[in-house]
Amino acid sequence: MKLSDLIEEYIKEIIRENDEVELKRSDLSRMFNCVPSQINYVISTRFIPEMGFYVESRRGGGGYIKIIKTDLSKSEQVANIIDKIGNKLSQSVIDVYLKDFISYNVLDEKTARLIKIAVSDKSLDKVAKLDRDSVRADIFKNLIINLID
Amino acid sequence: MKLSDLIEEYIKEIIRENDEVELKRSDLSRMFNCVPSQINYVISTRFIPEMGFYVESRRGGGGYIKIIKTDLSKSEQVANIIDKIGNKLSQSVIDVYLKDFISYNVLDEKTARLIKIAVSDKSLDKVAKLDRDSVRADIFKNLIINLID
DNA sequence: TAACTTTGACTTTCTTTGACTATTATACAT
DNA sequence: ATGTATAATAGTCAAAGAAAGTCAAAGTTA
Repeated sequence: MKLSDLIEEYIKEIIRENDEVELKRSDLSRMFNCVPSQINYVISTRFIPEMGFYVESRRGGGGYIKIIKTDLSKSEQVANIIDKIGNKLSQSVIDVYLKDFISYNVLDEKTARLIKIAVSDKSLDKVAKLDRDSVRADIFKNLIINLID
Repeated sequence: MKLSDLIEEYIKEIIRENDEVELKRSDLSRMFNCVPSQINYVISTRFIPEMGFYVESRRGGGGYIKIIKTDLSKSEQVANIIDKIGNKLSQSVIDVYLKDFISYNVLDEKTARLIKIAVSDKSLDKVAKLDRDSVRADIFKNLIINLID
């Protein structure tokens, strides 16, 4: 078994019990006897939003990496949509999604509005036009994953 | 937990009850077993004027540091912040804002979490690093203008 | 060979520490 | 009362420390 798989297993085991882990990258790398950046590798290949994980971290003294697992049953409702979402999304396509989500009670209107604002052209004004749809998709995915509570 | 976080918590706890604290820097540093200037660090990174904290102090015998939470209405707070936010915002400064919004009931936790996600480096991965803080600021401003009533 | 893993040098971010500076109050001498 | 020294505070700033992130080269495996 590959090291990365072991590390993945280990983290998932903890998440299975708590829905959330706060890790110290350095502890983990010591524990598994690997370079610290291997932890980043594992996280970036296995704990991605498409799989229902949200990751946040902080550097500096007392830094950490936090991985949060969103509820699977509900996230499966959106899973196929997320799945079909490519890596680009226009405003109008997002509107369609949002309407759908509302009508299936996956999210409420206020939240939909928040998402709409967050990914609007107005918010993304400074992002080069060519990149906008992919930034939009990233924000959208991360948000959707986390909404499902 | 980081020392700075503990100190922040301690101070905020008192303010929550009184809207105002008068501290002795030297007492605090003794209490938390740190150098005095750490107190300045905490204050300057966590009790920022944009959030409605007003800090005043005095040196010399009987010196003190007084932190006052001005009681602004939601809309005043928002206006205040929008006004003072430059056109760039780091993740960590946003964290400070959000924490305070929550503790003063300007936002609920869920909304704050979503905002945090929307402006996280994860979501903005595709935005050139140099531009991230300004895109972040745009999204953040748009969201709070539109979400707070 | 193409995709995936492992490694390590280098970067960035945030925190802690300490040496030095500035201000204020108080006691003391005139 | 007036000025002066001293002690008691707080402020500043830069260096050191403590994490985590990035990226590309080297190694493995299907």
